[in-house]
Amino acid sequence: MKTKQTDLADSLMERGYRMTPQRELMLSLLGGSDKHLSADKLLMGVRKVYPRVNKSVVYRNLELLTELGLVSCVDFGNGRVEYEVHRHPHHHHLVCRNCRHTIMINSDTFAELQKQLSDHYHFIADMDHLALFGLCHACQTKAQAQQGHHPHPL
Amino acid sequence: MKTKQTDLADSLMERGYRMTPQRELMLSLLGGSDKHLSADKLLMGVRKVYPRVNKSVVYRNLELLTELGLVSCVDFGNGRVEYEVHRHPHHHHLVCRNCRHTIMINSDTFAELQKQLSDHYHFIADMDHLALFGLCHACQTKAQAQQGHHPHPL
DNA sequence: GCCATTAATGCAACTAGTTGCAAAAGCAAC
DNA sequence: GTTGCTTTTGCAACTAGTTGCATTAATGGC
Ligand SMILES: [Mn+2]
Ligand SMILES: [Mn+2]
Ligand SMILES: [Zn+2]
Ligand SMILES: [Zn+2]
Repeated sequence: MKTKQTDLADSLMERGYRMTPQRELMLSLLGGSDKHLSADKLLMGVRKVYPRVNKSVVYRNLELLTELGLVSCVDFGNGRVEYEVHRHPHHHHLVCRNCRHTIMINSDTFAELQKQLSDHYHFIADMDHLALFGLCHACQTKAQAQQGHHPHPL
Repeated sequence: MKTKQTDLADSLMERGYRMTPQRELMLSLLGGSDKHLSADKLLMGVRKVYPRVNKSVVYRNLELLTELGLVSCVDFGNGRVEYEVHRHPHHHHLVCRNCRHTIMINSDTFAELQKQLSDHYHFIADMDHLALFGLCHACQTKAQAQQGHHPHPL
């Protein structure tokens, strides 16, 4: 089921927000992309149609759309936050801190943790779109092979 | 067991790094604090002793100490990253996105997830010091009470 | 203690993101 | 379509954090 533009406009209006050309275009660009988009890339895309749009508008609208659950963001540690439309089912990303390789995973893996946090701490964790850092399989192997070279491994 | 200053110096030297007065003071300030410290607070602390120290030094040393596993950082979404010395056992933080209340939790809660990621994806996730966002118990109750006011809840 | 090597520092210029405010524009009522 | 109210925008100034580069200083060998 595809979310139509008018649904999104309604979703904003119902909450007292307005559908502006800038917002409509941002949602369209995000919805039409199969990759994450940075605020800067999005701004460049928006400016192809409306050249005078300011970056503060892009940032403020991304914040709003994220609050409303229409968009989700993630920080891969590359110096800029990345955004995408919030589709179902949710997914997360595993990021290798050594080679930067990423693995996309289904959010089901987090269900048990979510339950534990709810049971033990009465806390409902947002597990919509996380980035977890660590070592991928290839880099674990590399690290093991290198162990002999370090006189005092941690 | 308390980590002594000389141990930290050794830990740097073994890897080809040098123990400088700036680093020594940063580690001492971090080690002497029972709270998280921002880069800015740390810079102010360092400047009480060495007034000409530049912020780039603080940021670069925090990056190095984090890479070496001596310090860990966390982003609570307050516009500045917070740092603390890396003590055992590890802990994480649950942050309410509504009231900003935080709960500190033991990292054991994450052991099962870690195993699943390792088994299914051969990925060793760094679960040293995470911040998870969500809704605390009080804010869940508040949100439920408000449901009647929203004609179209999400 | 002195020298050579190389890591670390201070500085200035930069990028990503935020904020206050006046002007513009969306929406509802008429 | 006009009016009025409120949200949103564009802009400029700001904060947090990063980077390149010339200078300084920590370390090891003598
Ligand atoms: Mn994603
Ligand atoms: Mn902590
Ligand atoms: Zn890797
Ligand atoms: Zn709360």
